[in-house]
Amino acid sequence: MTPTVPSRAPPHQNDIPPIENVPLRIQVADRLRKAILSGKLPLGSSLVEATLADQLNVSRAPIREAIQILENDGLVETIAYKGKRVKPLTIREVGEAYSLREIYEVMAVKRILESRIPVDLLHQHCDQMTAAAKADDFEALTAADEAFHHELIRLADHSLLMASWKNLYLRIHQIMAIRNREQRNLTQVAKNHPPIVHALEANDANLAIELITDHTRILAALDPTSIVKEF
Amino acid sequence: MTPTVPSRAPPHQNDIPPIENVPLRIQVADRLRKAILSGKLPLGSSLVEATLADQLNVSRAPIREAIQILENDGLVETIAYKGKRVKPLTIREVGEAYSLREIYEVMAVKRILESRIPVDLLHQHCDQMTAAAKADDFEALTAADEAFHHELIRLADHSLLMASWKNLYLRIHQIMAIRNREQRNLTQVAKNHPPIVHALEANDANLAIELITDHTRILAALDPTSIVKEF
DNA sequence: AACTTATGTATTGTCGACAACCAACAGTAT
DNA sequence: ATACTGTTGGTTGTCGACAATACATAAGTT
Repeated sequence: MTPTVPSRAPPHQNDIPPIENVPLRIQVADRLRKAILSGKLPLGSSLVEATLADQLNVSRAPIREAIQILENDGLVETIAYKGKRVKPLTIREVGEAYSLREIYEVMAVKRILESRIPVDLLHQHCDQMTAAAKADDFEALTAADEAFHHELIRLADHSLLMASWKNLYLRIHQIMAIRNREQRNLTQVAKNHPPIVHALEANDANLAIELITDHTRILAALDPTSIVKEF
Repeated sequence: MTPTVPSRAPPHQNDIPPIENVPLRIQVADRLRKAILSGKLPLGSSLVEATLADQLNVSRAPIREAIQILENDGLVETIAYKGKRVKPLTIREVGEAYSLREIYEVMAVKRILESRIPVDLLHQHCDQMTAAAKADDFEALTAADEAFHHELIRLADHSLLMASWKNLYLRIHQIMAIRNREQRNLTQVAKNHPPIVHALEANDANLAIELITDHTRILAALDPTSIVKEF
């Protein structure tokens, strides 16, 4: 009876340990980030520590740390002794964000082609996009789009690239949330992705890079003026 | 009238109104960053808030915030309720850092060529490198090298790229400080740069990109094992 | 009226103390 | 000996109060 059960006795076997103890600053940061990305906190809104602390029923310390996290995300800026606010976007920054995204994704494509890793996982996201486009579901399409590109970067197997891309994508996300939705042709967006997957599978480097570049540039070319306001 | 002047004298008058108005967290962060980059705080060193607060004669709050800044710089990592330490480097991360640097610098070169902006400013850094190499001054060469690449990125006129490059270069700097100095041929490093400037001035895109790529890859190819230790 | 000087107000910056938490150790019963 | 169970030491997490700062505004002066 093999009493010698491997008995992998890790330091502690909590059968019911999944209750994670998330620090307040993380919870607050997540909440604020969501509020900013959803537009609930518009660009330029001022964030007052005391007010937020009162609203969220915590002290100012975790609020401060949460805001610092968002500052590192590039979503908030602080002016010493004056105030903190949701960082406004300039037209220039929008363009810059997309041009950086382009080189990240091109790098990912190159690495994927070199490593010859299979890219099957991308198909399902394409399918989801197609379905979302058919249903005219903007939210679902956006989510599937992000999942596709996230998976693309993940396949590149490069942790620093992933970290940089994630950080950048926060702004892209913000930009897309603000843009007038009518500007995007949902069907077109969905149709853009499968050729990329096919080029990867065919190991056609030139085509894959060209497609991913075009894809990014099309998004960048959308009218950015709707994003910028006066501050 | 109202001789009832509140009398409330100003809370306090500093007869020595110093000009420095820098928040403590910034001073602390700068100091710690310097200590880490110089190797005074080796990889894996644990950072205890209370200890640092005691040593630097400030409370834990600014220490915490400073450490958070360094965490965003990627120099420190926190393990909840356990401790904070200088983030160790893996061989893999070293390679990743250089490969990212490559695409940043290639992007900068491309933008400079497209904008046809003059690159005269790069010459002086080349001269400084040559002089430093001749004098066998490692510190000066490193500084001039950083100044050269910083200027290159600046000429690309892309604020997000600059921010990303700066953040990445912190790690590069760390890596270079740790590497055995004998591994670098000072004269060779100095000689690598002028051709890049010439290619830019000649508007030779292919050559410029090839040179900057090679330059980065040579650095990346140095033996990384000297960096990694056990943790 | 124009200019300078106080002073009030809103906000961030810093502090010291206490609570929560984890890891390792010691002690006890089996 | 082995497994379980306090307990303790060290570290981060959170809190409420006070100090410092900048800006706007009112008061006073010429």
